[in-house]
Amino acid sequence: MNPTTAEQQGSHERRTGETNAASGVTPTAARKFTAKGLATRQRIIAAAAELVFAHGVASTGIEDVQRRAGVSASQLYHYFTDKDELIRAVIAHQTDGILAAQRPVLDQLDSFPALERWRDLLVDMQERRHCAGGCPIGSIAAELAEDNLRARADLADGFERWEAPIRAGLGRMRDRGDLRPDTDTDALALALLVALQGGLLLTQTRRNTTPLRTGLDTVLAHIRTYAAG
Amino acid sequence: MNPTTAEQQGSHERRTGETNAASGVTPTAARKFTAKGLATRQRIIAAAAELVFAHGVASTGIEDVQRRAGVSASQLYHYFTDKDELIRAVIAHQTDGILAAQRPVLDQLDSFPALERWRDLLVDMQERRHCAGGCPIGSIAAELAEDNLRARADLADGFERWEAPIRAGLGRMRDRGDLRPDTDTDALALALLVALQGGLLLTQTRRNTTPLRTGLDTVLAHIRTYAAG
DNA sequence: GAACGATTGGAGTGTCAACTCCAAAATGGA
DNA sequence: TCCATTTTGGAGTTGACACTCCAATCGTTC
Repeated sequence: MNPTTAEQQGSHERRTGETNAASGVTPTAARKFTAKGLATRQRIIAAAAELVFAHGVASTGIEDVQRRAGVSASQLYHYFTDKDELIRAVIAHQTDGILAAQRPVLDQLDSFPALERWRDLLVDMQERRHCAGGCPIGSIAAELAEDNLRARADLADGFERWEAPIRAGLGRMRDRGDLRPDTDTDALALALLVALQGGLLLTQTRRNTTPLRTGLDTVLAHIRTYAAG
Repeated sequence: MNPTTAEQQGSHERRTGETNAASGVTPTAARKFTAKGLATRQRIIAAAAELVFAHGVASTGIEDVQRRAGVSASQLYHYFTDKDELIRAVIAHQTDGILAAQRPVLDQLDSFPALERWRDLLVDMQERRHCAGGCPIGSIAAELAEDNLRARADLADGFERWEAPIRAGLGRMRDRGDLRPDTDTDALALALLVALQGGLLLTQTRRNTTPLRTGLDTVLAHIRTYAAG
């Protein structure tokens, strides 16, 4: 997992020399994979993502991923140099999934009703899965942020991709005059993401959506105090 | 780690039969340990706590703990039946540590200046450790909540022990008349803990205290809108 | 001071998981 | 059809790590 740094210590992963993946996770400009190959690659990522979501990174074995994806070891290592690269692909995949699951609401967060719909969507999602699982990237962040520099950067990017549309929506509300001109919409957007992450963690631990709902509602209520007029 | 359930699957831990630890983590009513023994036990817990804080549960090996605590394998297994029990002791230890580090402020959260002092304390703590480490129990929660029933219960308790004094402080503010009588102080207390957890996670990932500060400030600002008269 | 239990030392043991390797099959372009 | 390249199969290697075991001390009590 940590090719360059000597950060992780009690881990199982073997230390291969520097991964070539300075290029990034997605095979930039197609790295000689056929359509079939890319499909297999996607299947591996999806399987890994499910397992990581359910059990965390450390508890997800390569063999588990193989079984779930229906591929052999050589296939997996044909598409990913090591577990670390696979996990980074999972992070990107999960970020895409989060944004996709919240679209189109997420891109229209520029009214109070929309913000409430979004809150309901998030709470309902957790309700449906009985509070299991936490945040698909938040959980990974808590596990890897400290010991895996690359993963942390990817995760920070993921959070940013999540925060951006929230920020944009609140910004539009202010520009349009729904919020007072002096409203710090960037701070409010960040506060929403913070409440979301903390809410998901506590909701997962307590198996109860109250923390998520209360956290989001509190910030939403605060945003309403900036309503113009 | 998971003696009873078959939850964790890709793990390394061996499956011994049911742990006897229905008794709980702390040796209830002294389980025939001398003072010296208890000291050794504490040394093990402290060492494990540091390693878990720095690298997470899965990446913390029993041998690492041995080295750091300066004990042999037989000693460690003399005081803990397995890694799971050790980790549960770590959770309790970290919860105690959190409360101790925030006392006495935490027990006097019944005025706006006190709330601000608390916010500063939390932000300064993260600043001092350069945003490394996240929350001592929050990180563990994200890692174990899904796969370890016992740990999740302990962690929920830990969060509750944290939330209680916040709740109490805000309640006193309302009773005293600092906050309007209809203020839902329980919800606000929960929102503070949520903001704290989310803030710590994002602060850890971004290596920047802005999320923590912004999250807490937003909830504090909202609490101020309930100020009476 | 002897006996008993608590504490400690440290060399094992068995299992598991990340990763490797070689060669076979499929694929696709000419 | 032929050749190069990609894709796949699966057995094997290496090391790590949770946990065990037996015996040696230390400490306390009577």
